[in-house]
Amino acid sequence: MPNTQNFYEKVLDIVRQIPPGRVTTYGIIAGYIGRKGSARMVGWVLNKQKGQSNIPAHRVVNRKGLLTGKMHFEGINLMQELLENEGVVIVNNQIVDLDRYLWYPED
DNA sequence: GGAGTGACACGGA
DNA sequence: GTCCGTGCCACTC
Repeated sequence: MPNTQNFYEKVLDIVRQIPPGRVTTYGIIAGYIGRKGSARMVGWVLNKQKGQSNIPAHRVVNRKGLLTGKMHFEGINLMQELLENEGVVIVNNQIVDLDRYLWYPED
């Protein structure tokens, strides 16, 4: 019954596996776990883990490639800086050519 | 125990 | 292509 724990660890595990220069979306992660309609849970997990574990949450964005979580980081530009440092082009808090950087857990 | 909240996604206009 | 409303699950008060 502790599927929640599994879901919880699963999200962290996937986010942790995201290679540099690549990004993924909440929906992809949620769908890979089995909570396709519950993309919000992915963000919720990160919200709880942010600051507790070394999770590259900056590599997780919404379906539009918008850095929705940047407001939860220390600096308003920290998230963008990290992604740009990895080679990801960002304009107006949004990733350009998201499909080009998009990464899937199966990889 | 019930209601509100949240780092989103999808369908329709 | 973007914007609005609805649904989703788990946590907190």
